[in-house]
Amino acid sequence: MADGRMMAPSSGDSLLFLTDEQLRQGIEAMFFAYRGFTADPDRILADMAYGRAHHRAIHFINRAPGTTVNNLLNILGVTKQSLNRVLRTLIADGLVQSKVGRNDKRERHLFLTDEGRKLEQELSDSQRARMRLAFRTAGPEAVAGFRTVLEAMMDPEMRQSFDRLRESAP
Amino acid sequence: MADGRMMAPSSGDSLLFLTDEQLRQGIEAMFFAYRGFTADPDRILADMAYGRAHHRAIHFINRAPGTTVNNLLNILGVTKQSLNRVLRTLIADGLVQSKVGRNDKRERHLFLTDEGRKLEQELSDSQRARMRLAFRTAGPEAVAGFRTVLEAMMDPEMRQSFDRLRESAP
DNA sequence: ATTGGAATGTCAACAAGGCTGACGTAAACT
DNA sequence: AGTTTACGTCAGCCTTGTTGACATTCCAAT
Repeated sequence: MADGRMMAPSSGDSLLFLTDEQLRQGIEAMFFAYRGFTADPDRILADMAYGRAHHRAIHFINRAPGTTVNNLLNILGVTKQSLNRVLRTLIADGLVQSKVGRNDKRERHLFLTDEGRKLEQELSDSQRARMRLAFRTAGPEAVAGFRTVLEAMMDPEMRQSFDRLRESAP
Repeated sequence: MADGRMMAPSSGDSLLFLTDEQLRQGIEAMFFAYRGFTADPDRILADMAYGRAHHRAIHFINRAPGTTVNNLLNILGVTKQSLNRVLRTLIADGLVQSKVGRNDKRERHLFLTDEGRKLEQELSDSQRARMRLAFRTAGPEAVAGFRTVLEAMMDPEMRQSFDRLRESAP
């Protein structure tokens, strides 16, 4: 992914995209777009007693069923106390199931229940709808660029998590 | 901006970038990248008694000096009580100056003090550094695509704010 | 000139969701 | 047997969002 990338063509007007002003616009675009990105699931969750943290947990449990608590912790980048509070309510409400590990009984493997999958669908449908519209509007080349820049913006450990998830479900 | 956009070339393998899996990867990329995006300023602010909300206020006051509280409210998308708490500490700490409007004395116009500008510099330097590296790594075409997709992902009102800011400082 | 509404500020109370620190239990490793 | 690992939990704190109520100041329209 990081190999075949071309450098800027370095002619006269080149590197214009690295102007402070251009960078600032990138920063602001990121800020405003992220608001849109989370707006639809937020609206759905506002009605229930859930928030963005529940959404994230549900998303990644769905994405990697059977993941352990520790693994989820690393992906989400929060403390176990923070995650535990969220998981406790999700398990109590029957959206997530926690199974003791077979090989290592200290581990808990997390799965969505049918009801949990239902909510996940609802949330990701709305988020994908916006993403789909944005992607369609922008076109395939823009989408490729979007992905390239976002990957370059991640911290290395996050990029590892990202890549690992991508490998697990191609 | 939204006029001359081409549709996907609609040949055989086309629209592959609109797969649910592709969209999900876009969603996750957005999640991980945003963490990186905020990581550096967060580290700086953690030492002081400030948080992300202070950063946002400082950023947009610097970007549009003399802006009114109401205007800032719309850009940030929070309640006046929430913003006011942040502004109060910034004003008390001498980073922001609030001037009563000349024409309309109900309005307060917000400016950064020298000290405020200093912090703004520090914060945006670190954030721009990451953005610059990402942009340089990805190349100009990717950056253009990045911007295009982000704009398409914003809510219409946010895009208005975004465009208005862009016009004010080209 | 008085009144209505807009812009702003402030107080209070509350919730989500981060954090740290401390402690406990069970399982696994050495 | 002792240590480490994985997980859960309790308690307390912070930031940052929310709503509701109320005061002030000023513009504008009747």
